[in-house]
Amino acid sequence: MKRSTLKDIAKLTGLSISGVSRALKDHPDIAPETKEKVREVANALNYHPNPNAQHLQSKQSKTIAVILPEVNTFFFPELLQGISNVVEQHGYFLIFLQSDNRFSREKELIEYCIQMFVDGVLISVSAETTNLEHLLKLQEMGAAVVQIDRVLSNGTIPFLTINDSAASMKATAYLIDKGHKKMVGIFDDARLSMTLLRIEGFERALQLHQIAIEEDSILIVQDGEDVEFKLSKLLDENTSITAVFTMSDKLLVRAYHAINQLGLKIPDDIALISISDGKAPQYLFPGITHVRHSGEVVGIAAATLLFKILSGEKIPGQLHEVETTLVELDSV
Amino acid sequence: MKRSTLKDIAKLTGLSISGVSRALKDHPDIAPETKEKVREVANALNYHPNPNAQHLQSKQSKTIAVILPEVNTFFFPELLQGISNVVEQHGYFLIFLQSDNRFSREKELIEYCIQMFVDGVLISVSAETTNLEHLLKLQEMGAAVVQIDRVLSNGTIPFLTINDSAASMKATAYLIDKGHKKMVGIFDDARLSMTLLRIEGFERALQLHQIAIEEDSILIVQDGEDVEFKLSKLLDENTSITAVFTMSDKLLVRAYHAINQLGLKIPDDIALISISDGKAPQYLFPGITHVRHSGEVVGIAAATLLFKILSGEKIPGQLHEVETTLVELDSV
DNA sequence: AACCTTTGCTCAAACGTTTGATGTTGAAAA
DNA sequence: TTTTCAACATCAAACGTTTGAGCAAAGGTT
Repeated sequence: MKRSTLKDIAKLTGLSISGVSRALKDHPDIAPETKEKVREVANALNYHPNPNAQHLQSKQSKTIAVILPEVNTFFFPELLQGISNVVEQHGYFLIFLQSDNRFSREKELIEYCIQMFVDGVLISVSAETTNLEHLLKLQEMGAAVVQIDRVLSNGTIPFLTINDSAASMKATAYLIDKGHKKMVGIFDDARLSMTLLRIEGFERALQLHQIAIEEDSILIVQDGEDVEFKLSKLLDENTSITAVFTMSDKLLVRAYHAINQLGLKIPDDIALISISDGKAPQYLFPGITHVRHSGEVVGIAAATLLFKILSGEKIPGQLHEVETTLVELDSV
Repeated sequence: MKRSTLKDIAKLTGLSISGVSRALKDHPDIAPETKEKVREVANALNYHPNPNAQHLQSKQSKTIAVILPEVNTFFFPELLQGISNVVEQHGYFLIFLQSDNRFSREKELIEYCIQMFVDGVLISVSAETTNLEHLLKLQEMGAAVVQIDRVLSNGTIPFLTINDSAASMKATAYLIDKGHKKMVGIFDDARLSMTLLRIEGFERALQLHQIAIEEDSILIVQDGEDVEFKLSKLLDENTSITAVFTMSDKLLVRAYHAINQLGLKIPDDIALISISDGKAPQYLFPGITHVRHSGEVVGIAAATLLFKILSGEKIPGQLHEVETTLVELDSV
């Protein structure tokens, strides 16, 4: 089946191409009956306007790109879902790109976006990214840019995350509140500002409640394997520890494993709490109490912010925060 | 920064627009030094061809769409990852759409794809979808279409899944092999052919080993909550059951919960096995033995199949299968 | 010297749409 | 009867690129 164009409709209706165009756009210059006829023919021909031609005219692509380090993680699928909804709601297209956590790839993708004339980009930077020049270039080319979740600040690109430090504090304070005196916090890749903020929140909660921060209060791990090894060792040696805090889902499941492996019971022998998107905590048994960091909410907020920028609103290149909530399940 | 066009380069170099176009495309008609100069100027102006203009010419969009019921599930993120890689490798764009498991939305999205001139569509149909006319229309418009994971057959649209019945059999046979005589299989939404096939595999394994299929051998549930309720009841009443098989990750985590809730120990009191993408089994403790259904592998295979179609290869509208492997962890 | 080839480029049309300017009616107002 | 003005429609240019056809000049062959 060949695709029909305005020309085809024009031929069949005896109108001119521009007449048809206006009729389909409900332009007041066109007589109602004419419009009706045009619409009928258009329908019969299964007409769809060619978006390339339209965008060529209007100089925009009606496209938003999302760049994530990987989708195969706890938080990102939800994030993508939230973004996708808002974007479709605005009648835009979503193109989805993965940087595989590599800076070089991230730069390529940005070039790609520039070529594609994307109107906006939502990006969670790779772990390797340390400067934002590529994003600035994108901005200069007229695209709206918003950073999400993992962010770097340079004062000109708005970014949106949860209040990491507050989330961390909330979780830690809850443990203390429940009577725990000696606990360990497990943290991820220290290259990310997210990690530093979450460590800060953890420490601040301890200080606030006059609990000494010892050498083994904070465990920084490189990859998942590390958690099991280091935590097992720590819990074995230091039996006074009664609670574990993990900064992410990835670490949570590892800690869960380690604890079970040692034959410890949650929450009787040891309490476990995490910052989480809320999925893993439900899967595990017992349900893990967590500070909920909803990917969907962040996605919606980020996309909404982006469309504000697109509509011409001036948005400062600063932090825009999303709320977190404590979800009490059965692990503390 | 304004975006530069061929015209701008033409003005600066004194060449004609077509000359510039050919120079940038390394056309033999253009003198080497001229090409060099054009490239320099293009670089200086930060020139990128306008893809809308290009696609308007070439009548294609270099775009593949993926339509999934939801991404927020175990299998789909991995699937998306696999697809995304192949698509980018071919220099195509990926647009990502969600049907929210609604047939009406799915039809809208297909219309959308038609409008967008997408070259190909990878789709996992919604639970509500019972006919494929919308996909046929898409095919007629010249797009390549491949179904993934959840599929419906009509003989003209190729589809790609694991061999569901074989996977189910593999898991069940493993249980039997390990000495289990009385087991229950838990299955999902019976509207999907996937479910029927997996039930069939389960039953076939039992028959093959002369194990009677009783009324309570098969548990069909509507949603997650159901699993916990029904399974608890069943295990409570029927203590001769020594193993549970679940057809998906979603059911697996529910069953895991129910079993733990009852105070039963895996694998000592009861064995648990599942068809799974391999993530949840690692999170849980002990690790759950499963038949691995890799989203990434399926994604790669599906996208590869799609590009074969795009390159003109004739692909029958039938099943194309992907291998599954049994991963032995500690739950049986 | 007349002819052919090659080299290196330009012209112009085409892709499908949008839109400001312009043209043609017919009917109402002067 | 002439003017005026809606109402409805057409014309033509423009968006940025690609591409077949055409053309001038330089060099090579008889």
